[in-house]
Amino acid sequence: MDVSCCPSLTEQRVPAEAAAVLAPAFKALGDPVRLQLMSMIASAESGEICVCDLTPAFDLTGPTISHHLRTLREAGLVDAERRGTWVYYRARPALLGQLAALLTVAPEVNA
Amino acid sequence: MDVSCCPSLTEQRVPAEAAAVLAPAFKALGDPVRLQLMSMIASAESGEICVCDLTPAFDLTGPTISHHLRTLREAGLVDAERRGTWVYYRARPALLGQLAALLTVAPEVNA
DNA sequence: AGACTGTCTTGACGTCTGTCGAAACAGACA
DNA sequence: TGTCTGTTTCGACAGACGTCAAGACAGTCT
Repeated sequence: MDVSCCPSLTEQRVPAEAAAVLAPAFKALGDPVRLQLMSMIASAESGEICVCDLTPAFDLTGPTISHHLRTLREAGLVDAERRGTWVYYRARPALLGQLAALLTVAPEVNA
Repeated sequence: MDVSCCPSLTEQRVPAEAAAVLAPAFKALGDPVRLQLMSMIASAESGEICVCDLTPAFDLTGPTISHHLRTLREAGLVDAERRGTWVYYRARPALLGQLAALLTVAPEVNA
């Protein structure tokens, strides 16, 4: 399912099918906790981060963090992998880049 | 309130205050109808578009479209202005650009 | 094997969201 | 001034969402 990846929001109307695919990703980012989780995962130096490093960063219970992580996972924004005792999360740059491209205000279009 | 505007998600963790400001904007974009509305507004040739052109593009009642437009307005993504009989909506590129910057996957960082 | 730790799933609860119909408001035209 | 069209607000309803406590599952260590 390859939604049109490149044109910016400001260039042409987003087709309904693309909107249906992309909107859930924006929605997943639409919670302050998930936005921070996403950035913690995406900015992890080793490319991945342990849930055990994520959970204590918030005043929320483990299950709640787990729930948010699942939302991010289902939106296609992150990937999870269990390795021994801990579960590691990694960002999926592709979709992130697609969202960014969509939002990018035409770089050279005020000409 | 000027949230840190430039660093990407992938560069450093989004601070809680920034997340609190930015997440509502993502949330506003997190509905297929609003995403399409946003793109129709942002891609309007004259820079603005009449509600009367927006409403018939969806299988939804006027009040529902109005509700979504209000959400976009309250998120700071669009501006409305009444001129005579019709109301015109215009995009606010600043916030859009901020969101794009946040999402942009480090352009030259695979070096 | 048994106990322990870390993570996820389930079930529940109150709140928010998307939608509509009906009504209110703003401006134009006769 | 009165009526008509376009837009928003109000009230209501079903469904989704964020959160937690309790329980289930996975893996490790003794």
